[in-house]
Amino acid sequence: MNKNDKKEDLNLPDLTIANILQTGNWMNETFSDHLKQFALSIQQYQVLRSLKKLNGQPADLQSLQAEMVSKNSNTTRLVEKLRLKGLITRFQNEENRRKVEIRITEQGIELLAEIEKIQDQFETAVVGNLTEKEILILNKLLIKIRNKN
Amino acid sequence: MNKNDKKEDLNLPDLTIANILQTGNWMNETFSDHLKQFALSIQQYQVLRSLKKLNGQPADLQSLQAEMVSKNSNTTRLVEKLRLKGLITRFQNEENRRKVEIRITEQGIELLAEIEKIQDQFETAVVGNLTEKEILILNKLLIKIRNKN
DNA sequence: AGACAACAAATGTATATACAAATGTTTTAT
DNA sequence: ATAAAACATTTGTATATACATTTGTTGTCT
Repeated sequence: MNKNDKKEDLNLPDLTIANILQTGNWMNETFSDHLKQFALSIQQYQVLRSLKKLNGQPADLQSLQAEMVSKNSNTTRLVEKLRLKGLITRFQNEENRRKVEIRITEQGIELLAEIEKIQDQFETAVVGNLTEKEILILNKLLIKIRNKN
Repeated sequence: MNKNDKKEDLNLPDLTIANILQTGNWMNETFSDHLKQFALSIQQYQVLRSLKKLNGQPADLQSLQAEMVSKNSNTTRLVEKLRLKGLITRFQNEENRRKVEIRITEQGIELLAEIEKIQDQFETAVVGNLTEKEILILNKLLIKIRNKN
């Protein structure tokens, strides 16, 4: 017998919320585990990728924060940790000294490249049991939920 | 111009993982905010619901942990917080004194009832922009991802 | 019975996160 | 020019979480 057969679990929106929470959390754990071999957290990885996309242009803390999965974290301390690892640089912006200029280093770019090498096999392991069509639908629905709210 | 037009974002599995992460996280924040008026965290809410479903039967820490969204949290301390709020009771199991018997109190049941009263409107606000059919598909796909892995 | 493994929960500790308040800087208004 | 407001980041603090270790209890083997 499946536990979903119980009456109170048949409320569809309720189930959906729980389902998104569970799958989201499961994905978090799975992806964190995957990044652990590189000693990176998800947030740190996200910051590195954002910086790489800028192609040498600097980012400030606000723009980084906006791109992270969880927007409430303490970006100052996170960036400082990346700096200590030598993956980014951090200077005060001389035009507006309230701001800070953050750039990825060569070492950071190399780390990302190394991660990308085994990223494909991780990704297909995670969503490889869905067809291309299912993946498209899933993405559409997930975006639809967030955007309308 | 949409940022997804960039070439590196068109990797479909990659997008899906990011999408699940983001939507899961967004749901977490949204639901946490919703529960904040009742001074409950998601995990605490989940524990209360699990206990209520047992209809007076006790749960031990292990079974509670298995039902929580994040399975790695420290259930001992979480349960103690619920106990201090008077929402649950906690006794040593006399048959097996390694185990602990956790039950929801009347006060806990009342709090859940109060939450349920406004739960429907929250849920339709969150997933109300999806059709019934879309909700079914979404649930199926989310489950499929987790189960295969 | 006594020693040892297995079990369930609790504790210690280091790290992460949320939230509020403080700091340093620039802009605006008078 | 000065004071006040707005801005960007930093710091403080309380709480949460992950992970490893410890404690107390039960089961097993000799």
